[in-house]
Amino acid sequence: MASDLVTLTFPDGAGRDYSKGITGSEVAKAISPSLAKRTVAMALDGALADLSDPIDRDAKIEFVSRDDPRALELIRHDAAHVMAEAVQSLWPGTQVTIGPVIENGFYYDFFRNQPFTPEDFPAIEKRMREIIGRDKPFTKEVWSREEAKRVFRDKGEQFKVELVDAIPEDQQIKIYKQGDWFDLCRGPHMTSTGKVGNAFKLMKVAGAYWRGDARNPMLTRIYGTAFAKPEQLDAYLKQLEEAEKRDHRRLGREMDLFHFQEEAPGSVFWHPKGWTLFQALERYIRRRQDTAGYVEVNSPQLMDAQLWVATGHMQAFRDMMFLTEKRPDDERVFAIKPMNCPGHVQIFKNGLKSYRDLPFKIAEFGKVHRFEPSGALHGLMRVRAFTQDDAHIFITAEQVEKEALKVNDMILSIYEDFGFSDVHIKFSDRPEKRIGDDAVWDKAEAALMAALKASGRPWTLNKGEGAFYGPKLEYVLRDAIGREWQCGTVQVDLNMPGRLGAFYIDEHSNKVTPVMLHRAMFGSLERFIGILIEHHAGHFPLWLAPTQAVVATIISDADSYASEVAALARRAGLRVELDLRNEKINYKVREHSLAKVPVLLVVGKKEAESRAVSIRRLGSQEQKVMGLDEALAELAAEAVPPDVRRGRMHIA
RNA sequence: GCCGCAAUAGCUCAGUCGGUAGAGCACAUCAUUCGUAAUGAUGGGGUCGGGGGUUCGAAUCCCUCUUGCGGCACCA
Repeated sequence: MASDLVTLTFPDGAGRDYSKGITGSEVAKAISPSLAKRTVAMALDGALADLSDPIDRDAKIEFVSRDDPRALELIRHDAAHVMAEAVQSLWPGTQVTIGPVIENGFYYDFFRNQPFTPEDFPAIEKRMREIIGRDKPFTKEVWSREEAKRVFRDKGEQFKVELVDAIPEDQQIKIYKQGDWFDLCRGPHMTSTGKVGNAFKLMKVAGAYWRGDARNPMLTRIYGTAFAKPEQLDAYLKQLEEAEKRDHRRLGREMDLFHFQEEAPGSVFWHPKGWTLFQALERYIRRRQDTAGYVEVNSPQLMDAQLWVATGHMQAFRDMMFLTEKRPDDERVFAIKPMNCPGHVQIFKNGLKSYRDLPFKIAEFGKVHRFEPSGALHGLMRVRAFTQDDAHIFITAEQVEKEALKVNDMILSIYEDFGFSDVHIKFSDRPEKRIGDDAVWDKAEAALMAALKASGRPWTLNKGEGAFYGPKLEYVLRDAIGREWQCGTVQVDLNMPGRLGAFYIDEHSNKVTPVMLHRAMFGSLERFIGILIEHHAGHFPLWLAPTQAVVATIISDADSYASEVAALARRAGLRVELDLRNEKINYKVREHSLAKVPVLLVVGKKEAESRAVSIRRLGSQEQKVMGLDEALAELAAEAVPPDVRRGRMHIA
């Protein structure tokens, strides 16, 4: 017999029966008017729902107040609706499309002949405040498809008509009203527009394609953010300012690491200090690879484009490849390498390989060029010329899992050395556009998955995002301010070696096509440096700092001693600069602090007489006077790269 | 590539109504030898991103190209 009661379980564990169909707000009111007053939504079995929803099943119920962290997405979503109403009331004829909540706020995409500009923000914000002030309740209606389409068509909302059509047949067409204004929406919403509050701000305008497809019309997107309290909004805006201060493009200039200029869009001019950093990374990887049994190679920058026809890259990426012009004395078109793989396959093919030669692991700091779309370029993070810490591992099918696991372990330990412990892995399987038989893909995916599972790390599936020649693992690290960066990758390739005619001789004297693993750890050195700059906000650990210490004098009488200190420090392996300028010590301290030099060795009359140095660390006002030998030994020890310190160099 | 915005001294920026370019920092010279985040004085420095147009006259208005910025799309 169907009961006409539902049992609701409250957070304290108590359960109570209510008549079926009772709404959340009725339940709240029955408990206490004050609870009902401060509640903006409910969560049924953990899922947020409108307070006005009738409850027709047993469930755990929680009442969500405006200050509840879960209410944040509601505040933002409601703010998006309020913004849409504001925009439509200010500019009638503007079509609304979608307006979801995103990580730090919300946006709404509009279609209008005249795009919006940030100058429109004050007017929109003012109108939003009026709508919020009216405090109209959000009410929900369920319409039939036909009615919804007719109403939106009559209003001239073509995009909404399309959205209605896109909703699966088994789902309701829900309309949320706030006063006279209404929108097609999945919900849920809070009880009224007033709950949005005043801690909101419009942030920027941008173009965005309808439904994220470049073939569709361009809409104008307005981004905004909202919080429960003004203090939280202020804190967020301050955090944005802080993030801007650690922008690698700005620090790169301030710290004199690199620059870009018009003649070479997307290509880095590395200055001495930036190149010092670059080389420190190169040396690090070289040490790690040497101990892991790789050998380093170098392949040509320019090769006959036919090579990439054979691999399939010309077909897939021709628009993004730099190609040479034909010459009267050589009809061939050459390509500047966009990747190192084909070159490495040539090295493998040169000379007959036996199964005894496997795994054959070759690495290269390969500088590749790709014609990235102009709009994609972004400082060091997305460039047209970059250096991969690339390697290819030629193995038998049986060795895939074991070698992929080794790469996995190396990548994770490298990130740890650079201070990134929060890493997650994505498994990307076969994409729609691909080469090779499904049977081959089955094998490749299974082997890689086995390695992934053996690593014991948490992972997520990135469906259909594999390379066109094989599945891959991607390593995503989280930096000091919580942003995620995809860096390393391992890819199983059962296609390219065969396409390029690579084989080895197995124990039965048969020719066998090897499996190839593609692998990069930093991914792009340029990009990794950008990430490091932002992660450390320019305050590099001693082993990475381009200038590790500056010896600065207080009076010219200390000049010769200071020169000796600098010379001894260099002999101890430290990257040191000498500042003998006739400037006050205050001035020197300020200047080198702004340049983010980690260690200042200050010498005056006293230090010169006692063969000591006064050490000042970046970010601290403290001064520590130490004997010269002791100080240099301490700094030299601190400057040892983490892998060397661990003694990995000595492990066979 | 698409939408929007921008480009003035090495850097950050001001420049009204179209009337011939300015500040701070940096740099150079001189003085200063001063013990932990800016010593003072003096001086040099700009075809106002490139090209074209309107105008008696363009940093300023229009067109176009380049580059950058914020997104979107893309990313072997």
